Amino acid sequence: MRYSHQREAIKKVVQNTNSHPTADWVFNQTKKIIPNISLGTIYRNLKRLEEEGEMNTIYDGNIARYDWNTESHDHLKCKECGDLVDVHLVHEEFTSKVKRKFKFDVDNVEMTVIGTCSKHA
Amino acid sequence: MRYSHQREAIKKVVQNTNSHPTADWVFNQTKKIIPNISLGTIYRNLKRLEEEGEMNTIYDGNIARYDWNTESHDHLKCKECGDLVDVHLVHEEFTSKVKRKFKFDVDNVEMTVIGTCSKHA
DNA sequence: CATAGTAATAGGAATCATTACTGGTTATAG
DNA sequence: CTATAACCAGTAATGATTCCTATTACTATG
Repeated sequence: MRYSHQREAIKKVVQNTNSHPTADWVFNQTKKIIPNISLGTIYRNLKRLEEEGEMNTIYDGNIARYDWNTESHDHLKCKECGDLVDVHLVHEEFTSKVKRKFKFDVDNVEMTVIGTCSKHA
Repeated sequence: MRYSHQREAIKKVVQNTNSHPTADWVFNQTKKIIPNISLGTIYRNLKRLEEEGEMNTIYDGNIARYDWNTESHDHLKCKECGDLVDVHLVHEEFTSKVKRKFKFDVDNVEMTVIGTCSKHA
């Protein structure tokens, strides 16, 4: 893959936030660096960066969010504030259990726990 | 909520499949019963049926699927055939662990295990 | 350095899922 | 039976994402 100044900017934008930004948010932030960047470029490069293993896509309802944290992890989603927090819940043990029990070869586990965070209890 | 012949039909369609249909699939099936039903009616009633606790919405990538199985359960998704299979993996014990560890009040756990099913290994 | 070939981009149109609006229809309480 | 709020069909609008095309930038080589 050839270097591109746009892709570097997009990568930096995503990696410099702890939120899980949408394509639109990334677009607006990246525009501050490259004012005439286009939304198509954002989508194309986010997809490429995911393919390269530089980030993950997670789906929050029916919109895509991007996550620079590529280690296997899960999310807590507060229904009050909408916050999405990274946590580690699923373990190796669990994966092998699924494999045994259902004869299912596990690549990845997507887990989102929905509820109320301590700030909004 | 007032009775409606359309809503009854939609409910039956969803409850008579073990797949996890999209709104569009439900639309096409329901058209066989009520040929001039409109897509808006499908969406409106699927939402209402969910609010009534008659079914659940699950998100498969960025499209919604509807699931008549309202008991807490998880999904195995085969990346080869796209099949989504119901399984029970998350237990009470897990929920209370999350509550303790993160002070997070759990409503619901959405878990999808992505991999390869036994037919496509 | 000139140039040809390839890869990437901007900008906008197109698509897909979903929601909102409008004016007509229907279930049902009184 | 009638009034009326809830419902519907049809269609327009929206929001997220992808696709298309002309243009630009990088790279290797004669």
